[in-house]
Amino acid sequence: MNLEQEINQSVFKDNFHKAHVNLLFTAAWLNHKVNRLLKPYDISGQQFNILRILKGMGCKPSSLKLITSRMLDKTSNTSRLVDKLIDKNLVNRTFCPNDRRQVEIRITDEGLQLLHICNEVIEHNIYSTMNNLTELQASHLNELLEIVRNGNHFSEQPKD
Amino acid sequence: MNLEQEINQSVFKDNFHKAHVNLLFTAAWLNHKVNRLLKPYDISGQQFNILRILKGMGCKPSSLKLITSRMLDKTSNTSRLVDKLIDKNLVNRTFCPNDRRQVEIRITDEGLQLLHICNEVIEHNIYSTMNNLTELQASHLNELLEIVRNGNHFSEQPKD
DNA sequence: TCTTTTTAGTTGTATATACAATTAATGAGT
DNA sequence: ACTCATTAATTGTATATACAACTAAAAAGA
Repeated sequence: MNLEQEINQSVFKDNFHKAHVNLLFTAAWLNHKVNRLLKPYDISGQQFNILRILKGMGCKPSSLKLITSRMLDKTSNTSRLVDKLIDKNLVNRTFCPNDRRQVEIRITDEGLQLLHICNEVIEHNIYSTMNNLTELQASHLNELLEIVRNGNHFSEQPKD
Repeated sequence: MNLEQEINQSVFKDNFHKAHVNLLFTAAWLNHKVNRLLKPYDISGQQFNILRILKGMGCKPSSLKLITSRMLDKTSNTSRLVDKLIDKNLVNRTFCPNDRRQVEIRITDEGLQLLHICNEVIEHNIYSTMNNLTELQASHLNELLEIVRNGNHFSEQPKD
């Protein structure tokens, strides 16, 4: 189905308007897909994202600040998301000896195990979706998205 | 700032992985921007979207079903979003005489007024963001997004 | 007509999110 | 050392969202 059918709208004002709507719609569609795939494993997309970030740190612990800086939605409620993961025994939290304001968050073996399973599911499904694009198209898409956020001029500062 | 800096990640596995993250990040960035612009007018992006849909109907009333079908996030809680708009006197709801299951929702004058103001703000800010793209780039972006959702073959059925 | 199925909308519940206020520890300036 | 500003994390609150259960009306089928 094309965008017009998906949201039951016959026509857009122009390609810029359509691109805006298309971008939001496609992202929502992907997000929904990820969340649905993760549902059976009882974690949300955001929680999955945190597990991936923690794994990316290897054996080094992460502070909440670090995790937040790497997340797509910087929501200031990383704290509570981590609480959920602790409840499920997927990560653990200790206090940092050097800076007692900070916490040290680490993924547990159980967390690694679950992450491994979820990664397979996600990669299989989402990557095959992104693979509708050719390599060239994917890289072109990346360029266009960065232009949206930063403008077309490399020298220009980001608008936000 | 480029994507790598934004989410503090040095490298992606490949362009497909990056395109996925980039898509979600850019959409979240746009959404956040819209919500922040609408904040002073005390409506959310979703509520704004509903007002636009209602205006698009002209003087014809809309059912909840119709509104939902036109929304980007088909969340099944259109009912409660409309409740909020009614509280703020931006829309009104009557029962449909022909089909007593349905409701008829119409935008009020007050709603039209607010929508007009918000539209100016959004168009000025968001359109100028999308205008970082050239017309050709915008249409190319639209093509690529549709390929992500539907695959590259016109004859193929959508994968979801 | 009577039963069954479908449709439109609402409500319940758990979770997620935005944003601001708060707490506690650290760092800087004097 | 003492005050003030900054930083890291947590908590409160209102709103938003996902998903399922529920109610009531209409449509379909016998």
